[in-house]
Amino acid sequence: MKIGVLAKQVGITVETIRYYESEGLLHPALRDPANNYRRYDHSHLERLIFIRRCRTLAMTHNEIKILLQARVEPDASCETINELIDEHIHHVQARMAELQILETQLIELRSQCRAAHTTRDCGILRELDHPIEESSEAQPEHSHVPGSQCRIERH
Amino acid sequence: MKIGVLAKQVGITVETIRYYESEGLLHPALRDPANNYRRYDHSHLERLIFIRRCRTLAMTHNEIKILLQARVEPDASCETINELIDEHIHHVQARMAELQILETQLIELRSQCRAAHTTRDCGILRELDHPIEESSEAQPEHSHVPGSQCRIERH
DNA sequence: TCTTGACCCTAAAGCAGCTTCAGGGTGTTT
DNA sequence: AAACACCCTGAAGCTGCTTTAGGGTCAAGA
Ligand SMILES: [Zn+2]
Ligand SMILES: [Zn+2]
Ligand SMILES: [Zn+2]
Ligand SMILES: [Zn+2]
Repeated sequence: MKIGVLAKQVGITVETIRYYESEGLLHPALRDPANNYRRYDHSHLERLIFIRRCRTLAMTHNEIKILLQARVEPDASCETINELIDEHIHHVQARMAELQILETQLIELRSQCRAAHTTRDCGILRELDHPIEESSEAQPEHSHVPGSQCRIERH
Repeated sequence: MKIGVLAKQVGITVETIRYYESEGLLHPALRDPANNYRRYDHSHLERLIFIRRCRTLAMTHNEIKILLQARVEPDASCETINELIDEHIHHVQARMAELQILETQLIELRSQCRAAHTTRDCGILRELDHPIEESSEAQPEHSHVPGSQCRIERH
Protein backbone atom coordinates (compact mmCIF):
# COMPACT_ATOMS: atom_id res chain seq x y z
CA MET A 1 0.00 0.00 0.00
CA LYS A 2 1.00 3.61 -0.49
CA ILE A 3 1.76 5.98 2.35
CA GLY A 4 -1.59 7.77 2.18
CA VAL A 5 -3.52 4.53 2.61
CA LEU A 6 -1.35 3.48 5.53
CA ALA A 7 -1.81 6.87 7.15
CA LYS A 8 -5.57 6.56 6.96
CA GLN A 9 -5.52 3.01 8.35
CA VAL A 10 -3.56 4.15 11.38
CA GLY A 11 -5.22 7.51 11.71
CA ILE A 12 -2.15 9.71 11.41
CA THR A 13 -0.74 11.95 8.69
CA VAL A 14 1.73 10.94 6.01
CA GLU A 15 4.15 13.49 7.39
CA THR A 16 4.16 11.73 10.73
CA ILE A 17 4.93 8.43 9.03
CA ARG A 18 7.85 9.93 7.14
CA TYR A 19 9.00 11.54 10.38
CA TYR A 20 8.92 8.21 12.19
CA GLU A 21 11.02 6.71 9.44
CA SER A 22 13.56 9.51 9.76
CA GLU A 23 13.57 8.96 13.53
CA GLY A 24 14.31 5.28 13.14
CA LEU A 25 11.02 4.19 14.69
CA LEU A 26 9.71 2.76 11.46
CA HIS A 27 11.85 0.76 9.06
CA PRO A 28 12.41 2.52 5.72
CA ALA A 29 9.82 1.38 3.24
CA LEU A 30 10.62 -0.27 -0.05
CA ARG A 31 10.41 2.13 -2.96
CA ASP A 32 8.49 1.69 -6.18
CA PRO A 33 11.30 1.85 -8.75
CA ALA A 34 9.05 3.66 -11.21
CA ASN A 35 8.27 6.72 -9.10
CA ASN A 36 10.16 6.37 -5.85
CA TYR A 37 6.93 6.11 -3.86
CA ARG A 38 7.11 4.28 -0.53
CA ARG A 39 5.41 0.86 -0.43
CA TYR A 40 4.19 -0.65 2.82
CA ASP A 41 3.03 -4.08 3.91
CA HIS A 42 1.15 -5.48 6.86
CA SER A 43 4.16 -5.55 9.16
CA HIS A 44 4.56 -1.82 8.78
CA LEU A 45 0.92 -1.37 9.67
CA GLU A 46 1.29 -3.47 12.81
CA ARG A 47 4.42 -1.66 13.87
CA LEU A 48 2.79 1.72 13.38
CA ILE A 49 -0.22 0.68 15.43
CA PHE A 50 2.14 -0.40 18.19
CA ILE A 51 3.95 2.92 18.02
CA ARG A 52 0.75 4.93 18.12
CA ARG A 53 -0.52 2.97 21.08
CA CYS A 54 2.67 3.77 22.92
CA ARG A 55 2.41 7.43 21.96
CA THR A 56 -1.13 7.74 23.27
CA LEU A 57 0.32 6.37 26.50
CA ALA A 58 2.72 9.32 26.38
CA MET A 59 5.87 7.29 25.94
CA THR A 60 8.86 8.98 24.38
CA HIS A 61 10.49 7.77 21.20
CA ASN A 62 13.30 6.43 23.29
CA GLU A 63 10.98 4.37 25.43
CA ILE A 64 9.18 3.12 22.35
CA LYS A 65 12.43 2.10 20.69
CA ILE A 66 13.24 -0.10 23.64
CA LEU A 67 9.85 -1.78 23.46
CA LEU A 68 10.16 -2.22 19.71
CA GLN A 69 13.50 -3.87 20.21
CA ALA A 70 12.04 -6.25 22.78
CA ARG A 71 9.24 -7.01 20.39
CA VAL A 72 11.60 -8.47 17.82
CA GLU A 73 13.51 -10.57 20.37
CA PRO A 74 10.92 -13.19 21.32
CA ASP A 75 13.34 -15.27 23.41
CA ALA A 76 14.59 -12.47 25.61
CA SER A 77 13.27 -11.89 29.09
CA CYS A 78 10.56 -9.29 29.43
CA GLU A 79 12.05 -7.86 32.60
CA THR A 80 13.12 -4.78 30.69
CA ILE A 81 9.58 -4.19 29.56
CA ASN A 82 8.14 -4.43 33.03
CA GLU A 83 10.72 -2.04 34.38
CA LEU A 84 10.16 0.41 31.58
CA ILE A 85 6.41 0.48 32.13
CA ASP A 86 6.89 0.84 35.87
CA GLU A 87 9.24 3.72 35.35
CA HIS A 88 6.91 5.34 32.89
CA ILE A 89 4.04 5.08 35.36
CA HIS A 90 6.28 6.94 37.76
CA HIS A 91 6.81 9.63 35.14
CA VAL A 92 3.09 10.11 34.85
CA GLN A 93 2.51 10.08 38.59
CA ALA A 94 5.32 12.52 39.24
CA ARG A 95 3.93 14.94 36.71
CA MET A 96 0.46 14.63 38.22
CA ALA A 97 1.83 15.41 41.66
CA GLU A 98 3.47 18.52 40.26
CA LEU A 99 0.25 19.60 38.64
CA GLN A 100 -1.71 19.05 41.83
CA ILE A 101 0.61 21.40 43.69
CA LEU A 102 0.21 23.85 40.85
CA GLU A 103 -3.55 23.65 41.04
CA THR A 104 -3.55 24.34 44.76
CA GLN A 105 -1.29 27.35 44.32
CA LEU A 106 -3.36 28.71 41.47
CA ILE A 107 -6.63 28.38 43.34
CA GLU A 108 -5.10 30.15 46.30
CA LEU A 109 -3.88 32.85 43.96
CA ARG A 110 -7.28 33.18 42.36
CA SER A 111 -8.91 33.63 45.76
CA GLN A 112 -6.99 36.88 46.18
CA CYS A 113 -9.40 38.61 43.85
CA ARG A 114 -13.09 37.93 44.17
CA ALA A 115 -14.70 41.22 43.20
CA ALA A 116 -13.68 42.89 39.97
CA HIS A 117 -11.85 46.15 40.47
CA THR A 118 -8.89 48.00 39.01
CA THR A 119 -5.64 46.20 38.47
CA ARG A 120 -4.03 48.64 40.89
CA ASP A 121 -5.87 46.91 43.72
CA CYS A 122 -5.90 43.38 42.33
CA GLY A 123 -4.81 40.84 44.88
CA ILE A 124 -3.67 38.49 42.17
CA LEU A 125 -1.16 40.90 40.73
CA ARG A 126 -0.07 41.77 44.22
CA GLU A 127 0.66 38.16 45.08
CA LEU A 128 2.46 37.58 41.80
CA ASP A 129 4.77 40.44 42.63
CA HIS A 130 6.20 38.58 45.58
CA PRO A 131 9.20 36.32 45.14
CA ILE A 132 8.75 32.60 45.13
CA GLU A 133 8.77 30.98 48.55
CA GLU A 134 11.08 28.03 48.53
CA SER A 135 9.32 24.92 49.78
CA SER A 136 12.76 24.06 51.22
CA GLU A 137 12.36 20.54 49.94
CA ALA A 138 15.45 19.54 48.03
CA GLN A 139 14.75 18.25 44.54
CA PRO A 140 15.10 14.45 44.60
CA GLU A 141 17.49 14.43 41.63
CA HIS A 142 15.60 11.57 39.98
CA SER A 143 17.99 9.03 38.59
CA HIS A 144 16.77 8.07 35.16
CA VAL A 145 18.10 5.17 33.19
CA PRO A 146 20.19 7.06 30.67
CA GLY A 147 18.71 6.43 27.27
CA SER A 148 15.06 6.02 28.13
CA GLN A 149 14.46 9.37 29.70
CA CYS A 150 10.99 10.78 29.80
CA ARG A 151 9.67 13.89 31.40
CA ILE A 152 5.97 14.12 30.72
CA GLU A 153 6.53 17.71 29.76
CA ARG A 154 7.42 20.20 32.38
CA HIS A 155 7.32 23.33 30.21
CA MET B 1 23.41 46.33 38.25
CA LYS B 2 24.96 44.00 35.67
CA ILE B 3 23.19 40.99 34.27
CA GLY B 4 25.07 38.47 36.41
CA VAL B 5 24.03 40.18 39.64
CA LEU B 6 20.43 40.37 38.50
CA ALA B 7 20.49 36.71 37.55
CA LYS B 8 21.68 35.72 41.01
CA GLN B 9 19.08 37.91 42.72
CA VAL B 10 16.30 36.21 40.81
CA GLY B 11 17.82 32.76 40.78
CA ILE B 12 18.02 32.22 37.02
CA THR B 13 20.81 32.24 34.48
CA VAL B 14 21.99 35.20 32.47
CA GLU B 15 21.05 33.32 29.33
CA THR B 16 17.45 33.14 30.48
CA ILE B 17 17.39 36.88 31.08
CA ARG B 18 18.76 37.61 27.63
CA TYR B 19 16.23 35.17 26.23
CA TYR B 20 13.36 36.95 28.00
CA GLU B 21 14.52 40.22 26.51
CA SER B 22 14.56 38.71 23.04
CA GLU B 23 11.08 37.33 23.67
CA GLY B 24 9.74 40.73 24.65
CA LEU B 25 8.97 39.71 28.21
CA LEU B 26 11.62 41.96 29.67
CA HIS B 27 12.28 45.47 28.41
CA PRO B 28 15.68 45.87 26.76
CA ALA B 29 18.17 47.08 29.30
CA LEU B 30 20.14 50.28 28.95
CA ARG B 31 23.66 49.64 27.76
CA ASP B 32 26.87 50.90 29.27
CA PRO B 33 28.32 52.99 26.43
CA ALA B 34 31.83 51.94 27.31
CA ASN B 35 31.45 48.20 26.87
CA ASN B 36 27.90 47.55 25.73
CA TYR B 37 27.06 45.67 28.93
CA ARG B 38 23.40 45.62 29.99
CA ARG B 39 22.52 47.73 33.03
CA TYR B 40 19.47 46.93 35.16
CA ASP B 41 17.57 48.77 37.87
CA HIS B 42 15.04 47.78 40.48
CA SER B 43 12.07 47.79 38.11
CA HIS B 44 13.75 45.10 36.01
CA LEU B 45 14.27 43.04 39.12
CA GLU B 46 10.61 43.33 40.11
CA ARG B 47 9.45 42.47 36.64
CA LEU B 48 11.69 39.43 36.50
CA ILE B 49 10.42 38.20 39.85
CA PHE B 50 6.89 38.54 38.56
CA ILE B 51 7.76 36.62 35.42
CA ARG B 52 9.43 33.82 37.35
CA ARG B 53 6.48 33.52 39.69
CA CYS B 54 4.22 33.11 36.69
CA ARG B 55 6.55 30.55 35.15
CA THR B 56 6.62 28.42 38.27
CA LEU B 57 2.84 28.46 37.95
CA ALA B 58 3.35 27.02 34.47
CA MET B 59 2.00 29.97 32.56
CA THR B 60 3.10 30.44 29.00
CA HIS B 61 4.89 33.52 27.77
CA ASN B 62 1.68 34.61 26.13
CA GLU B 63 -0.26 34.40 29.33
CA ILE B 64 2.48 36.24 31.18
CA LYS B 65 2.54 39.01 28.59
CA ILE B 66 -1.14 39.65 29.19
CA LEU B 67 -0.59 39.87 32.94
CA LEU B 68 2.41 42.14 32.47
CA GLN B 69 0.31 44.42 30.33
CA ALA B 70 -2.40 44.56 32.99
CA ARG B 71 0.25 45.32 35.57
CA VAL B 72 1.21 48.57 33.86
CA GLU B 73 -2.40 49.70 33.42
CA PRO B 74 -3.42 50.39 37.02
CA ASP B 75 -6.77 51.92 36.08
CA ALA B 76 -8.02 49.08 33.94
CA SER B 77 -10.42 46.47 35.24
CA CYS B 78 -8.87 43.26 36.44
CA GLU B 79 -11.57 41.13 34.81
CA THR B 80 -9.03 39.98 32.25
CA ILE B 81 -6.72 38.78 34.96
CA ASN B 82 -9.39 36.79 36.72
CA GLU B 83 -10.46 35.16 33.49
CA LEU B 84 -6.89 34.34 32.55
CA ILE B 85 -6.20 32.66 35.87
CA ASP B 86 -9.47 30.76 35.68
CA GLU B 87 -8.61 29.57 32.21
CA HIS B 88 -5.14 28.59 33.27
CA ILE B 89 -6.53 26.58 36.17
CA HIS B 90 -8.59 24.78 33.59
CA HIS B 91 -5.45 24.07 31.58
CA VAL B 92 -3.87 22.45 34.61
CA GLN B 93 -6.99 20.49 35.52
CA ALA B 94 -7.49 19.28 31.97
CA ARG B 95 -3.92 18.03 31.81
CA MET B 96 -4.32 16.28 35.14
CA ALA B 97 -7.44 14.56 33.94
CA GLU B 98 -5.56 13.35 30.88
CA LEU B 99 -2.76 12.04 33.04
CA GLN B 100 -5.17 10.26 35.34
CA ILE B 101 -6.65 8.40 32.39
CA LEU B 102 -3.12 7.62 31.27
CA GLU B 103 -2.22 6.27 34.68
CA THR B 104 -5.24 3.98 34.73
CA GLN B 105 -4.44 2.65 31.28
CA LEU B 106 -0.80 2.11 32.14
CA ILE B 107 -1.58 0.26 35.35
CA GLU B 108 -4.01 -1.94 33.48
CA LEU B 109 -1.34 -2.54 30.88
CA ARG B 110 1.23 -3.35 33.52
CA SER B 111 -1.10 -5.92 35.08
CA GLN B 112 -0.88 -7.97 31.91
CA CYS B 113 2.55 -9.20 32.94
CA ARG B 114 3.12 -10.22 36.51
CA ALA B 115 5.69 -12.97 36.24
CA ALA B 116 8.81 -12.45 34.19
CA HIS B 117 8.99 -14.58 31.09
CA THR B 118 10.01 -14.28 27.46
CA THR B 119 8.84 -11.34 25.42
CA ARG B 120 7.08 -13.80 23.14
CA ASP B 121 4.54 -14.42 25.86
CA CYS B 122 4.52 -10.97 27.42
CA GLY B 123 1.00 -9.70 27.98
CA ILE B 124 2.20 -6.12 27.80
CA LEU B 125 3.57 -6.42 24.30
CA ARG B 126 0.47 -8.30 23.32
CA GLU B 127 -1.81 -5.54 24.50
CA LEU B 128 0.31 -2.84 22.86
CA ASP B 129 -0.10 -4.64 19.56
CA HIS B 130 -3.81 -3.95 19.53
CA PRO B 131 -5.14 -0.77 17.96
CA ILE B 132 -6.34 2.03 20.18
CA GLU B 133 -9.92 1.67 21.33
CA GLU B 134 -11.71 4.94 20.75
CA SER B 135 -13.40 6.11 23.90
CA SER B 136 -16.04 7.38 21.48
CA GLU B 137 -16.09 10.65 23.34
CA ALA B 138 -15.67 13.44 20.85
CA GLN B 139 -12.87 15.81 21.77
CA PRO B 140 -14.43 18.96 23.21
CA GLU B 141 -12.51 21.21 20.81
CA HIS B 142 -11.68 23.61 23.62
CA SER B 143 -12.17 27.17 22.51
CA HIS B 144 -9.16 29.11 23.62
CA VAL B 145 -8.93 32.84 23.59
CA PRO B 146 -6.67 33.27 20.59
CA GLY B 147 -3.46 34.82 21.82
CA SER B 148 -3.25 33.36 25.28
CA GLN B 149 -3.14 29.70 24.41
CA CYS B 150 -1.64 27.29 26.85
CA ARG B 151 -1.34 23.57 26.75
CA ILE B 152 0.46 22.34 29.84
CA GLU B 153 2.52 20.14 27.58
CA ARG B 154 0.88 17.33 25.82
CA HIS B 155 4.07 15.84 24.32
C1' DT C 1 53.31 44.34 32.49
C1' DC C 2 51.51 40.40 31.36
C1' DT C 3 48.38 36.97 32.14
C1' DT C 4 44.79 34.61 34.32
C1' DG C 5 40.05 34.21 35.47
C1' DA C 6 35.52 36.00 35.90
C1' DC C 7 32.31 38.21 33.45
C1' DC C 8 30.08 40.21 29.29
C1' DC C 9 28.51 40.04 24.15
C1' DT C 10 26.10 37.84 19.75
C1' DA C 11 24.40 34.33 16.76
C1' DA C 12 23.15 29.76 16.02
C1' DA C 13 22.00 25.15 17.13
C1' DG C 14 19.83 21.60 20.12
C1' DC C 15 15.94 19.42 22.63
C1' DA C 16 10.77 16.52 21.48
C1' DG C 17 7.53 15.43 18.49
C1' DC C 18 5.67 16.63 15.31
C1' DT C 19 3.44 20.31 11.65
C1' DT C 20 3.89 23.37 7.97
C1' DC C 21 5.96 25.30 4.05
C1' DA C 22 8.46 25.69 -0.31
C1' DG C 23 9.28 23.72 -4.55
C1' DG C 24 8.63 20.14 -7.54
C1' DG C 25 7.32 15.36 -9.69
C1' DT C 26 3.41 11.61 -10.73
C1' DG C 27 -0.96 9.87 -12.21
C1' DT C 28 -5.73 9.78 -13.15
C1' DT C 29 -9.73 12.29 -14.70
C1' DT C 30 -12.29 15.43 -17.66
C1' DA D 1 -4.22 19.74 -22.00
C1' DA D 2 -5.68 21.29 -17.62
C1' DA D 3 -7.09 20.13 -13.11
C1' DC D 4 -6.66 17.68 -9.01
C1' DA D 5 -5.08 14.30 -5.82
C1' DC D 6 -1.17 12.28 -4.31
C1' DC D 7 3.84 11.54 -3.81
C1' DC D 8 8.81 13.35 -2.92
C1' DT D 9 12.72 16.16 -0.28
C1' DG D 10 14.59 19.54 2.73
C1' DA D 11 14.06 23.16 5.82
C1' DA D 12 11.77 25.94 9.12
C1' DG D 13 8.38 26.63 12.92
C1' DC D 14 6.53 25.61 17.50
C1' DT D 15 7.83 26.23 23.23
C1' DG D 16 11.08 27.69 26.71
C1' DC D 17 14.86 27.54 27.43
C1' DT D 18 20.08 25.48 27.37
C1' DT D 19 24.37 24.84 25.10
C1' DT D 20 28.01 25.87 22.01
C1' DA D 21 31.13 28.68 19.31
C1' DG D 22 33.73 32.63 18.94
C1' DG D 23 35.12 36.74 20.78
C1' DG D 24 35.51 41.31 23.79
C1' DT D 25 36.17 43.56 28.91
C1' DC D 26 38.02 44.14 33.33
C1' DA D 27 39.92 43.30 37.84
C1' DA D 28 43.67 41.24 40.36
C1' DG D 29 47.86 38.55 41.02
C1' DA D 30 52.87 37.24 39.49
ZN1 LIG E 1 8.11 7.82 30.53
ZN1 LIG F 1 -8.36 41.35 40.57
ZN1 LIG G 1 -2.53 28.16 30.82
ZN1 LIG H 1 6.06 -9.44 30.32
